[in-house]
Amino acid sequence: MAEKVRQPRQRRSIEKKQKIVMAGFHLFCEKGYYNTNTAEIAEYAGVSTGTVYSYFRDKTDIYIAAFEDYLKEQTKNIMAELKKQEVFVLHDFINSWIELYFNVFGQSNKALSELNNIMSKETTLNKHFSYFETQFTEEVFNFLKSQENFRKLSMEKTYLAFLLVDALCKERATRLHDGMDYTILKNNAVTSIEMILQN
Amino acid sequence: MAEKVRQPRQRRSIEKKQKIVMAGFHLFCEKGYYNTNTAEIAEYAGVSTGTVYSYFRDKTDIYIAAFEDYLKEQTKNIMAELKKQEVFVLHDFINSWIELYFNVFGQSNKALSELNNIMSKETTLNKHFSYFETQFTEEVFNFLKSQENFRKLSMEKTYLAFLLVDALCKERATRLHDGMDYTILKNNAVTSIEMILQN
Amino acid sequence: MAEKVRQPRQRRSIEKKQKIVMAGFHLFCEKGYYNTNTAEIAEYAGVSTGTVYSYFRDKTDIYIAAFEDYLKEQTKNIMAELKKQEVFVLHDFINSWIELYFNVFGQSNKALSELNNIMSKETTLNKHFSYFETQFTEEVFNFLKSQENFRKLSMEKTYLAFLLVDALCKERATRLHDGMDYTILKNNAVTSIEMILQN
Amino acid sequence: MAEKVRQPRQRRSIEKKQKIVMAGFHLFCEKGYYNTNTAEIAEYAGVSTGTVYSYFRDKTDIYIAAFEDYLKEQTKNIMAELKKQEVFVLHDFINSWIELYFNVFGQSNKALSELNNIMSKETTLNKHFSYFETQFTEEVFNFLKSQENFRKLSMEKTYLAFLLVDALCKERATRLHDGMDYTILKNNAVTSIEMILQN
DNA sequence: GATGAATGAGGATTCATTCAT
DNA sequence: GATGAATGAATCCTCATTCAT
Repeated sequence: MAEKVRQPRQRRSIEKKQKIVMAGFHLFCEKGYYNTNTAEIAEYAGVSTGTVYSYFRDKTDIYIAAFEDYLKEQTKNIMAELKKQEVFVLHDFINSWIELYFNVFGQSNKALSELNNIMSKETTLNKHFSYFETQFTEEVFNFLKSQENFRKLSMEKTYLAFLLVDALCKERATRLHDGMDYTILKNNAVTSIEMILQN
Repeated sequence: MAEKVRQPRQRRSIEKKQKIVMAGFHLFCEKGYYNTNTAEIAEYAGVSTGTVYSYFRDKTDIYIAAFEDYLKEQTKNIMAELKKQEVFVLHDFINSWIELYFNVFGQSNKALSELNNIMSKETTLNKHFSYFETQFTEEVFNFLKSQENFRKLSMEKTYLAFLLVDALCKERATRLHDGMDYTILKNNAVTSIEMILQN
Repeated sequence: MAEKVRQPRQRRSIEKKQKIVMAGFHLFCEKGYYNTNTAEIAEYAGVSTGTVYSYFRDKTDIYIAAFEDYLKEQTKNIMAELKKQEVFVLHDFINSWIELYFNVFGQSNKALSELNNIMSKETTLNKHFSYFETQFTEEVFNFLKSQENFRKLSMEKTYLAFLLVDALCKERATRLHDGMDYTILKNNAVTSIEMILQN
Repeated sequence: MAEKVRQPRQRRSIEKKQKIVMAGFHLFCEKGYYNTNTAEIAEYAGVSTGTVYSYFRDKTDIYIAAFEDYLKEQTKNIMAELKKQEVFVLHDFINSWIELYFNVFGQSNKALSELNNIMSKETTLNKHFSYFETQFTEEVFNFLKSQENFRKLSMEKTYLAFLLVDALCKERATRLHDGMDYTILKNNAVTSIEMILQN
C-alpha cells in the first residue's frame, strides 16, 4: 500500500511540517494532549486542518513527532552546553546539569508524563521514548568516564543521578510540597549525586 | 443550594459507592482517564450510569475519589508494614520500603501521573495530592528520627530518598531502558539512599 | 385494567395531593415545565418522588392538575370580588377587573402560555383549558347583562374585552416595550373596553 | 478569543445556514423547543449534527435565529403589503392587517409564545424580541400618522390595536372557545380597532 | 498541494419513572 | 401507603478525520 503521509523534501514543506510540530509541542505542553484539538494546532501553525493530515497520520503522530524532535534537539543542546566548561569540576557539572535540564524540561514535564500514559500500551513507542533517557544517560556516562576519577562509575549509577535530576526539576516546576525548602533540597541532591557518582 | 450528590450512610450505599470507586481506579489505571468512559465504569461496578451520577458529581469526581481513597489507604498500609520489623536495620528498611511501595504503586503509577496532568490547572487539587507525598515522607522521617543515628536527617533528605524509591518503582514498572540492569540499579539505589539518610 | 393512580379519600391524602399540586404550580410558574423536575416538586411538597407517582400518572398530569385547580379557584375568586361592588360603575368595574386579573395571573402568565404549548397536540386537553376562558368570559357577560344598558352586549364583545385585559396584564407583567407608557396604555385600554362593551 | 461559530460568506454556506434555520423554525413551530432535538433539525435540514454546530453555538442559538430572521422578514413583508393599497380606507386597512398577520403568524404563534418562556430569564434577549413588536407597532403608527384624520393617534393606542389583532389571530389559529363565533368576533374587533384608532 | 466544510460516532450527563424494602 | 435508590433511554455537543473543490 502506498504511503499516505507525505515525506516533505522541499524546503517549504519541511518548514510547514516544522511549524505544525512546534504548534503541537507548544499546545500539548500548555494544555495537554486531550485538551488540544487538531483545529487549534492547525490554527496555531497557520495551516489548515487538511494540511496537518497530509503531514501526519493522526493526532498521536503529531504528538510523537513533537516530542521526538524536541527530545533529540534538546538533549543535543544540553550536552553541548555541559561540555563547554573548560575545567571539569563535578560539583559545577551537576549544578549546570540541573540548571540546563530544568530550563529545557521544566515546562514540558507534564506533557512528557502524559506522553507516557498515551503510549503506555504501545511497547514499541514506549521504548522509543525511554530510549532518549538511556541515550542521555549514556552521553553523561561517557563524558564522565572521559574525565579522571570515575573508574567505578556505571550506567546504573549515572541513571540514578539522572533520576534525581529529573525528579528535582519536576519538583521545582510543578509541586509545592509544603515544608520542603527547594534550596536545601537541591543542595542535598547535589551532594547525593556527587556521592553516587564518585563511590 | 441543596447537595445533589448523595452522601451514602447505609451499608449498602457505602458498598456501592466503594464499588464505583474501585471500578474507576481499576479502569483509570489500566486505560487512563480519557480512555475510560462512564458507561464502562458503571458496567464494571455493576451499576447503571445513573447510579454513578448519584454518588459523584462528574467523571473527574470519581477520579479524585479513586485516588484519594487509594492513596490514604495504601500509605497507611505501607507504614504499618514498615513499622512491623522488630529490629531496625536501615538496609532492610529501605529494601522493604521499595518492595512495599512497588507492590502498591507499581500498577497505578501511570494513572497517578495522569492525575497530575488532569489536575495541573487546579492548584488546590494539586496541593491536595502532593500532600500525600509530603505526608508519606513525613511519616518515614518521623519514624527514622525515632531510631538512633539519624541526628542530621532532614525532611529534604528523606524526600530525596522518597524520590529515588518512587523513580525506581516507576522504572521497574514501566520503562525498559536498554542496557540498564534493574538489580544493579536497585542495589545502587539502596546504597545511595543509605548514604543520603545517614550523612 | 385497574386504575393505578390513587383517588385520595382520606383527609391526609387529600392534603398531600394538594401540597404536590401547589408545589408544581409554584415551580412551573417560576421555572417553566421543562426546567422543573419531579424531584424538585417532591422536595418542595415535602414528599418522596414515589409518592408523587402514586397521586399522578406522570409529570404532565401534575401540570394539568396544577392549572386546572388554579384556574377554577382563581376565576371564582375574581368574580366574587368583582360582584362585591355595591353600585355598578363600568369604569370602576373594568379597573377592578384589570387589577384582580393581574394579581392572579401576572405571575403565572408564562406558565399558562407554556401550558398551551405542551397541550397543543391534545385537542381535548386544549379545549379543557380554553374552557376556562370561555367560562370566565361568560360569567362577566352574564354579570354585565344583569346590569342596565348592556342590551347589545354579546359574548364576542365581552371576549374582546377579556382579550384586552389579558394582553394588558401580560404586558404589565413581562414585556418592556420601549417607548410604551403603561399608565397611558391602561387608560386607553379602559376607554376602549368601555366603548366595546357599551356600543 | 476567536469566534468558533462559522460566519458563512459563500452562497453555499448561506443557503445551508438558511436551511437549518428553516428546519428549526418548522420543527419548533410544530413540536415546540423541548420536543425537538438537534438530530431532527439536522436531518430535516439535510445536514449532519456536526454541521448544525458549526453554524450555531447551541440549540437555543438556532431558536433565536429562527425567530429573529423570521420576524424581521415577515414584518417587512406585512408592511410592504399594507402600504400597497392605493386609496387608504381604515376599515380595509384593518382587515388586511388581520389577514396578513394571520397568514404569517398563525402557524408560529405557539412557538413564539414558547420563545418568550425560554427567554423569560434573559432580560436582554427578551427586549430583543419584544423589540419586534414595538417596531411593528411603530411602523403602523407612522404609516397611519401619514394619513389624514389621525391627529390624536398615539403609540399606545396603536399598540392596543396591535394587541387585538395579535390576540384575534391567536384565537383563530389555536383556540376553540365554544360559543364564540369567529366572524362576529372579527367584525367586533375591526369595529373596536376603528374606534380605538380614530378617537 | 492546500483548504476548510462536512461528517457522525462517541461520550458525559439528566431525569421521568419504577419497585424492592 | 411511603420511600428514595436505581434505572437507562434520551440528548446535547465535540472533534478526529475525510474529501470535494
